[in-house]
Amino acid sequence: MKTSRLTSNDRAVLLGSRLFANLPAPAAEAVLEGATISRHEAQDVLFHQGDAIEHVFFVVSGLVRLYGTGKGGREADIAVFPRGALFGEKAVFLDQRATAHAQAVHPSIIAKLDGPRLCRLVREEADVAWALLELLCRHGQMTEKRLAEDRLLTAPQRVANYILGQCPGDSPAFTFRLPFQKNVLAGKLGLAPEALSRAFSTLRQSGVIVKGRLIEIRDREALERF
Amino acid sequence: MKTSRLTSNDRAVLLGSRLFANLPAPAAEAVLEGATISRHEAQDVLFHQGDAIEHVFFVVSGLVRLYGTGKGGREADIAVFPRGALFGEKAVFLDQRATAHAQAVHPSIIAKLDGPRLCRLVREEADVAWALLELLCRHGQMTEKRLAEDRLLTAPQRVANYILGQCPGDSPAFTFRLPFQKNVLAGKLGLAPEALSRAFSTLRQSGVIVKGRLIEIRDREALERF
DNA sequence: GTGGTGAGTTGACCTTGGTCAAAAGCTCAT
DNA sequence: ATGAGCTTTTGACCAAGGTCAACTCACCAC
Repeated sequence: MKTSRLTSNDRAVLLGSRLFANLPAPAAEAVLEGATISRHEAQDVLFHQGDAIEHVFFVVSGLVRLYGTGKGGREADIAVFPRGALFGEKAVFLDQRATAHAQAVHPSIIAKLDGPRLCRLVREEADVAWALLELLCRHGQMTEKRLAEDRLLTAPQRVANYILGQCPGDSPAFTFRLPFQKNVLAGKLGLAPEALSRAFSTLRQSGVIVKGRLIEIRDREALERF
Repeated sequence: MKTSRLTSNDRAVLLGSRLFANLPAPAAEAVLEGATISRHEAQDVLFHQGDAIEHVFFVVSGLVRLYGTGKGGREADIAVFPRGALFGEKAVFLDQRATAHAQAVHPSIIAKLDGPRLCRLVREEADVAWALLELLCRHGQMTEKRLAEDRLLTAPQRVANYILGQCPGDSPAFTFRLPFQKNVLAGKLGLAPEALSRAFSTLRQSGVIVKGRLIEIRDREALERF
C-alpha cells in the first residue's frame, strides 16, 4: 500500500458522490483538503477490528467489505461498499476504535479524509454537518433493512429482493451483470456460497436465468411474489 | 392517545438523556420548544411502515419496539427502545415515510419533537448537529453489531452476550432483573420465545440461573467462553 | 378454595441453511 | 490445446432453530 495525493480523476469521483452532491463547492474543497489516496490489492485488509482509525475512508474505485469475526475465524459481512461509498465515519465521530474489519474485495483506490479535520468541519460548516447527517441516516436505514430481511426472509427471497433492487424502473423483464463474484454476493446476503447457488436454482422456476455473472429476469411479477 | 405539553418531569428526563448530555442549555431548550407529550397503552401502535412522520420520538418512560413485517404477518424486531431513547429521526431527516412499525410494549409516555424545527436547528446550531451526529453513529453501530451477531452467533451465544452486556464492570458473579418480558427479549434477539427458553436452559450448565425475570450469573468466565 | 388467564417451558417434528466433499465449468499462461 | 488454479454447482448429511401443541406455573378474581 502506498500513499499519495489526489489526482484530478479522484477529485471528480469524490465530488460526484452522494455526500458532495448538495455541498457548495467551498465546503467540498474544505473536506477534501489534506485527503490522501492509497491503492490496495484484492484481499488487502484496510484495518482490523480494534485498530485506531484516524481517517474516514472513501471508495474511489474497487470494492470493500466490512465484516465481523466470530469463533473459529468465521466471518460475517456487515456491509459491502462500492465506488462512491464512505465508511469508517462512525468510529471517527465517536472517537472509537474500529468495530469491524475492512478488506478490499477488488483492487481498490481508497481516499482517506482526515478525521479530526472532518470533525472540526462538521462543527463549523452547517452544510457539511447536514450532508453527513443524511449519509448516516441512509447508512442506518440500509443496515436496519438488512437486519429485518435477515430475520424475515428465506435465502431465495433475499436473492429475489437483491435482484429486484438492481432492476431499473418498472420494466417487466430485464438483464444485468453482477458487479462482483457470487462469492461476495453470498456474503453480502448473509449466505454460504452454496446456499446462494441453490437459491438461484430455486428462482429458475420464477423466470430467473443465471449465466455466469449475467442475470436475466423474464417475469418480474413472479419474482415479487416469491 | 392524548396529546399535551411537557411536564417538568418530562423535561427532566429529556434533558438528562444522552442526546442532551453535552448540549448547552439554550440549545437544549430550543430543541424542546414546541414538543408535545402523548401517552400510550401497551400494544398501541405509534406509527406504521409507510406513515408520514413529522416528529422525532423520544421515550420518556415505557418501552417501544420498532419492527418490520414479512409475509403472513411475521414480525421481526429491528430495535427496542428503553426510556431515554430517540427514534424516527432517520425518516425525519431524510424526509421519508416510516420504514418500519413502532409499537409501545409497555404503557409509555412519548415526547414528540417537531421534525421540521429540528431540521432547522441542525443547520443553525452546530451543537445540535453534533449531538445528533453522535446519536446516529451510536445507533448505526448498535445495528451493525446486531447484524453481525445474528449472522455469527447461535441462540445461546446471543443470550450469553446479552446477559454479559447487562453486567456491570467486572464482578465474576452477579444478579439482575430483566427490564421486560422474555417475550420481548426473544424478539430483540431475533429468536422465537421457545428458542430463548431453550437457550436459557442450555446456559444453565454454564452457571446461569433464571427465576422468572431474575437472572443470576455464577460464573462469568464460563459465559464468556460460550 | 376454584377457575381463568397469560407467560413460560417442554416435546415432537420439520424446514432452512451450514458443512464437507466431489464434480463441473472458467480463465489464463504456457 | 493443455493443464493449473480458481469459482460455482451439486449431492449427502447434519445442526440450529421455527412451529405447533400440550403442559406447568404464577397470579388474580370470585
